[in-house]
Amino acid sequence: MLDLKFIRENIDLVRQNIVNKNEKANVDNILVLDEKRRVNIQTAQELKNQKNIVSREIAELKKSRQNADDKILAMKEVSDKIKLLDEELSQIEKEILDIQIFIPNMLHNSVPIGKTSEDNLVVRSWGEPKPKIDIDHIEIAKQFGVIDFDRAAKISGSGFAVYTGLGAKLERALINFFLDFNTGISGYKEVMTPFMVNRESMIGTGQIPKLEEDMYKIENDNFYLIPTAEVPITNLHSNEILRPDDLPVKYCGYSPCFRREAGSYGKDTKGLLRVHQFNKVEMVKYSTQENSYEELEGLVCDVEKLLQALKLHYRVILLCSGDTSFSSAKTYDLEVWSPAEQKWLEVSSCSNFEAFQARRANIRYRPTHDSKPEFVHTLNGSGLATPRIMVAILENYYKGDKIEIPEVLQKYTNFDFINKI
RNA sequence: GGAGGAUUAGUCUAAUUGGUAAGGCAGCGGUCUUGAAAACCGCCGGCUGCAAAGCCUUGGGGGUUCGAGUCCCUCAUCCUCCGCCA
Repeated sequence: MLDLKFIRENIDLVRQNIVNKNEKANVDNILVLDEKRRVNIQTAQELKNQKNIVSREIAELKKSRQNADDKILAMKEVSDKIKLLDEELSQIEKEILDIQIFIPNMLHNSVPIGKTSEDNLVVRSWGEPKPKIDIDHIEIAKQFGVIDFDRAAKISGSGFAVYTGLGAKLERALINFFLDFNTGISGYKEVMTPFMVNRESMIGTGQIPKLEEDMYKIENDNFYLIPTAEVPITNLHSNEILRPDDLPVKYCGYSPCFRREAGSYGKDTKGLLRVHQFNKVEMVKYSTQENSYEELEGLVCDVEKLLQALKLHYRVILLCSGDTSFSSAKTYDLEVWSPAEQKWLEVSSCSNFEAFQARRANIRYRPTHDSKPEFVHTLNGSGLATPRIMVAILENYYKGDKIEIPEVLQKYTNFDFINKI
């Protein structure tokens, strides 16, 4: 969410930013409502001041057992007026919020302006592409008995996977490797959170209201299944004021991720490429305002270390304005090469949300002991999501009659190759 | 699911049984000191504002009242007990 004062003073920039992001928010009424709001607050405050003064007088009169009937009568009227104004105000503020909550975050000025993924910038790449193979991960998975898509469809539906045998062990090894690496060398604190959250949390990180259609909801109890651990981890410190010495706070946590993928039917539907439930280790940072872009670069490096350890050919992409998500100010995507599909697969998305989420979730810090609280900057990145990494491993480590296990994973799997069944 | 109790600022703890949140600790700044401690002075919930000042704040939301930390309703969380279940 953007600061109302910022919107007021930079309405043209806000409008241009909406266009740049390919969004469709309507901000026309917000300035009128804001003006009404400020007039209302001023009037109400004057009346409240009067009420407070006279109420003290009434208290004095009552203590000395004098009559205060006329003052009480007058205050009854003032109270009614205040009540009316307050009701108006909450209505106005609700209308403002309804607009404000659909306004996307401002882009950082280093983000290239562009419409589609065609306009994204390749920042760097690492490793070399493996030669093309004529078998895709679905067929490999079948031949080696590591994933059972048919039975997953039977018990749940399309867009799910059952990992079986050594495949399940490999999946578990990936999760453990990511967690150990991030909490070790990279210095993140591990958390394991609930996988269902309340509506406030979903609003806090910006999934709701804009992406509401893509979320799974538990109707009976008003919970949402998390689409990423970003939601519970970023909201961990909602309504708190953090100590500046503690920043940057760095968390990482595993969770399954649940996504309806409404509106993406027919796109990347093959096998593991787009599923309704997948495993991911997420990294979240809370930073001071000054350091957040430095922290973003560091976050990308932390993710790159994982891919390098797995010896997977990857590239780092800076998303253009039109491809940058609603809540983000700047996003880098990391993509691994698929020798079967002959294309890049997104495995991580690292974003700086600046104060956008912090303002929604009310997460602040006091820069110095005598200063007012400021909103922290929040960042997050996948480190990493497993399905496409699994695809990349099956394809890149495919040796015809066996699949090798990347060296760093072997101490987790306790086997160093998988044979055909 | 049922019964009872609790929730006050970072933390602890008060507030005439309805009269407008008092203090302790921790923390920060200062005086003093070679340095530190102690002692003393000041700051120490939030919002608007350059400031003066004003407004808001007792877990959240409503209600009664001229006036609510205090009375009523409701929700959340925690504790104790009962029931049910992994």
